Amino acid sequence: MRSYGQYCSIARALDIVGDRWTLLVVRELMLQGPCRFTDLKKGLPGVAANLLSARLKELEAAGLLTREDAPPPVATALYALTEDGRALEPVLRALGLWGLRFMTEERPDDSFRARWLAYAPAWFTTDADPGAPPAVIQVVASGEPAVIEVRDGRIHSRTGRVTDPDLLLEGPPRAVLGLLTGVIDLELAQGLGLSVRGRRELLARLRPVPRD
Amino acid sequence: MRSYGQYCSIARALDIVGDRWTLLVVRELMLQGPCRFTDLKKGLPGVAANLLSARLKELEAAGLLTREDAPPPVATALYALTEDGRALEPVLRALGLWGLRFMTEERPDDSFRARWLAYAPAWFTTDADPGAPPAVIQVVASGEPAVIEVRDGRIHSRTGRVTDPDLLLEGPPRAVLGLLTGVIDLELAQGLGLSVRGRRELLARLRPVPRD
DNA sequence: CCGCATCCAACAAGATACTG
DNA sequence: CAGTATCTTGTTGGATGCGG
Repeated sequence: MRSYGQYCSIARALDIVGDRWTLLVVRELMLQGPCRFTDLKKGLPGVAANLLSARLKELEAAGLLTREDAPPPVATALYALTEDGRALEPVLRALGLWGLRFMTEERPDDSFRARWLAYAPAWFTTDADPGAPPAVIQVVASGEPAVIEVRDGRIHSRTGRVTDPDLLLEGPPRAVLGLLTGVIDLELAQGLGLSVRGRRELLARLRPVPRD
Repeated sequence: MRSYGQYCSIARALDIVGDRWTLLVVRELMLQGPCRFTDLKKGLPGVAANLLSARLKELEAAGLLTREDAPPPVATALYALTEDGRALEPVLRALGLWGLRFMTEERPDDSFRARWLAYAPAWFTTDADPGAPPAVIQVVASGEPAVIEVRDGRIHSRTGRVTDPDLLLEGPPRAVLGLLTGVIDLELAQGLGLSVRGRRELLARLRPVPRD
């Protein structure tokens, strides 16, 4: 990208991560951890291979990620964020929190990955009842499964399944995400196609962070 | 900008503010308050008039700013952020804090405005001695003046001059900014061309916020 | 398959000139 | 002053190819 040529830390940050796709590449590496070219491509539907390749080179040159040949079991290059790259987490958090306000708008053609939903409760909610015992919520949105754990007064999340969750939420991403982030209530979520099984009072423990 | 087409709040945020120049337009409106087309253009050296015009239209359509015909004394259109637009402040803060790490690199051709320096201590430092009496620092970087006030345990800033400051810092932007944000020490800043007059012990009150 | 490199049509950005 | 019109250039997305 062409530099803005301004002595301003916002402009200099954008000189590096302001290009199209760049912050989404960082998002994928932040959410997935070190991964291969193909994993990144799967997590970035719509990106052209040459462009992803270019972005990875730029990010490596800027010192935000490293490219390393993984040991035999993988036998291919792995991309991983450096400390400077991981330091972008507050940027992604701030952007993601601000962007929540647009998640109620329906856009049927949007692609979806469970990872994109899983980070939301972890980043944008806190445990309203830290003293209560741990609990596990299984989420399935658009067929993709994720697990939300409420434990030690914190919210953790990951993709995948768990046996015997305390609560099971299944439905379209809009309903699941809206409910988990407190944007819509249970009744409305069910109206959007959400099915609920288990201890629904657990939902009250997910307290949205203040939006400022 | 073409949408990323992903149901992810980060991607949706970038659908709206991910275009080139867009976040810098928001920065100017955030730092300057409501202003005219020309004021924006002056605060965005390098932007083409047609592009600025396009961005303003897009931001208005997205509900991030309003365009209003100002009353007689100004007699021209004023652009102002809406609440959704102002809600981007945490994004700009996070980006600006992350970008500080690149501000030590010298790029002689970068343009500079006092406003771009003034927000840094206000956003990225706190008053290490909240009980101490108020103090005023006059800063002049690259000929552009700004005022930093340390008061009520907080750091405020604005462009302009004040009579009889407690401390006067004058020098190239890199020296002034580095010193104010705690990236470099006084000795190094003086090596970079900073001149200091007054109560230099005031500098100890500017405590950098943790970088995570 | 993985990790790109190459090619091309469509689009966005930058510079400059111009108008109400 | 506050933009618009036009032109040129650069970037992107998408398809395809290709060695390891």
